[in-house]
Amino acid sequence: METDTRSRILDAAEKLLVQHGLEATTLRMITAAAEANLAAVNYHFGSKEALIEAVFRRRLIWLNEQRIAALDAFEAEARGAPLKPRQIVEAFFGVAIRMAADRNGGQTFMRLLGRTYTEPTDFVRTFLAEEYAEVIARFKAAFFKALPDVPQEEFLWRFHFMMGALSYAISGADALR
Amino acid sequence: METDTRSRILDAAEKLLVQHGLEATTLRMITAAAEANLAAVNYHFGSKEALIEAVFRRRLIWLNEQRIAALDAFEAEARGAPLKPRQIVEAFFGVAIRMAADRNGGQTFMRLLGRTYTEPTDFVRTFLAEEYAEVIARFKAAFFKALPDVPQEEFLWRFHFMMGALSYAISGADALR
DNA sequence: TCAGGATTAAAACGTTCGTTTGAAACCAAC
DNA sequence: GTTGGTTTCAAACGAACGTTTTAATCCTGA
Repeated sequence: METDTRSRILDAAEKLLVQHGLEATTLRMITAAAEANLAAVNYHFGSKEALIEAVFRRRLIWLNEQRIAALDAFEAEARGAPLKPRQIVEAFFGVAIRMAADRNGGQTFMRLLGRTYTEPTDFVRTFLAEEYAEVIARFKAAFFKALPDVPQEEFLWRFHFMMGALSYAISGADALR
Repeated sequence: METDTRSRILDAAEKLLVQHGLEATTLRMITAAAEANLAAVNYHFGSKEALIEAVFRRRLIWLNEQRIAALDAFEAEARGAPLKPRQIVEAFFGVAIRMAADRNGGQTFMRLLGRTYTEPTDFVRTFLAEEYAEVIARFKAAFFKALPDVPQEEFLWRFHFMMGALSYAISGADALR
């Protein structure tokens, strides 16, 4: 590896977190895998929690920007008319699925994201809620515009089921091997 | 609580494990919730791992017996003819869904089971594999008989997706609240 | 009644965790 | 070539973990 310590730690943490979970992954495992000193985590990130946040933030921000960009593109094309539900689903999940196919870290990250969805540490839960807030608001509005007869609660459920299916499609792919 | 210490520990562990996960749940949390002494876990179960196994075993054995019984009933009714896929699915998931509706611990356990499916500790993974072996063999055979044209690998995938959907339907129910 | 196994209780054990410390090593700028 | 800020390193910190130990307490059967 020619990359700097900070990036090596992020990459190693990403891999180990999806393998062992948030609590079971120790800083000693991470720094050993990253060929860095134990103290490097606290030097570069401040704490273990801050490191985990950085691991998520690094790719999640980009992912959600892409989702909103995809939605923007569809809405610009529609010129104020409601989108087809199929387009909204594509904007949200298409980007994620394409990221999950990326063998260069994106795949690992999507598995981590899927896993975390069922395994919510307190601070990660609140952190993800913040990070998703804008995306959920945008897609909820788009859905409500496209399907005005579907109650909000029903929408949440459908959304949740799709997230679950996506999670399992991705993170379960290697659970089968 | 009038129940004995052993049962109180099992109940408390079940609740806390689904809340915090396998690694993050400490014996001190469990014994405090069960109003028992810390040493009681090692006295009654031997170790933390053995306690977790006991939590799973208590309900999982019954669950899988019910599934096989349901399959037996359908097969007896069919008199050697292949079952309808719908019946096989009903035998496997119907029992689980009914257990998930049971407000008396079954619901908690099914959430724990769903969560563990994505969060496999080494020893739980091997333990669940043993416990599921017979059930999977029976249902695989029934499916192959009912749908002889579907390849085995394809069957595993379909099974996996259904498990994922079930998991999320159950363990995600309170993630929405 | 009381002896003896079953259970509970308090305290300590060794280990491992995340974090902190202080000195060494590095490295660009003057 | 020396300075000063950045990064690495080895070592140690206190806290919390699962587990063990030893004594106290409970409870049943003779």
